[in-house]
Amino acid sequence: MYRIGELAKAFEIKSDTLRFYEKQGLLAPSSRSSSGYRMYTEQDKQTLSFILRAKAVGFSLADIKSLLSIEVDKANSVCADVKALVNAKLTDIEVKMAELTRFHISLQRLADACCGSAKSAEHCTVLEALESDVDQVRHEHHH
Amino acid sequence: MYRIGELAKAFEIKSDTLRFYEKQGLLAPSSRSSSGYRMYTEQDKQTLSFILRAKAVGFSLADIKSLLSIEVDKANSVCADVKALVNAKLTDIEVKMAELTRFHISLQRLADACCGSAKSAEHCTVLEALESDVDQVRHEHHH
DNA sequence: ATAAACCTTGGATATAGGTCTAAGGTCAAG
DNA sequence: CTTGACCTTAGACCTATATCCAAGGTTTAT
Repeated sequence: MYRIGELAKAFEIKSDTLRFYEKQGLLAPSSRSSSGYRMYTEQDKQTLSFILRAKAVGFSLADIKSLLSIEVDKANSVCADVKALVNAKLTDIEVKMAELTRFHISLQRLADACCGSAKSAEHCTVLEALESDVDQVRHEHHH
Repeated sequence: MYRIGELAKAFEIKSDTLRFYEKQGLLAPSSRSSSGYRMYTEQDKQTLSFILRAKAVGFSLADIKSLLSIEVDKANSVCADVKALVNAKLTDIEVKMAELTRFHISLQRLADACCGSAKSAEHCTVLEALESDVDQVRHEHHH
């Protein structure tokens, strides 16, 4: 069992953030101590880990809540519903990854065009990388 | 040359957003009409495309500004500086992609464990997927 | 030549996601 | 048995990223 400050420290967030997540319906401590302190279990800790990882990959707290609600409602959920929700999130992730890949290619092209030495950056600009990218997009559209 | 509303419509954003980006130092129109209208060039349009793509992959406006500043300062920049900045952003992207991949694997495991039929979701919960994930992480740490 | 649809500026409002403050209760160490 | 680190609540405040509004000037279509 962890007190709020311990759990916060373990994940390098503020206690306030945990209280905020609780108010948002994302993560409530499994119990309270006799003096009213929030007491978090190992499972709560895992849920928090999930929340933070999901946030890190760009999901909103609302998205995360909907994923976690599977857990809360599991007796009332049916597999098909769960699967549909999860598959939707998987598609979101795939879209994000495709965008990241495209952006990575653009920046990589910029880095490659760049001399890397102490000469002027006259010919290594974001705009030049973008221009080639636009060309590439046009090219793709042609077939 | 595009007027603000034309450019906004082309990217499905509001004119307000373009004025906002200008105030933030991200994108100023290349010129103004005699009556003071913002006039955007093809290059401005490309810069906007860059801004929106960068935003879509999770960069903040501040991050994007630092990338664009390469362009503005290019006469005063040296390739090495540009390359270092771009490489830092490339690393950011690689980290994001690794996180997305890991998250995708977790959710995929959940979807796979899920029957997909109209039975109770008793055994397809985010937490169960997480538990296996934690095990996997522990496993990785062991070698 | 006038309405619709633009544009201008400056400032108010909104939403997400926290972060901090005030006023006070609890707990472990010296 | 007090000091300092923790905890409680309610609510104010903050940053990022827009979006909207007011009051007025300009352009385009009819």
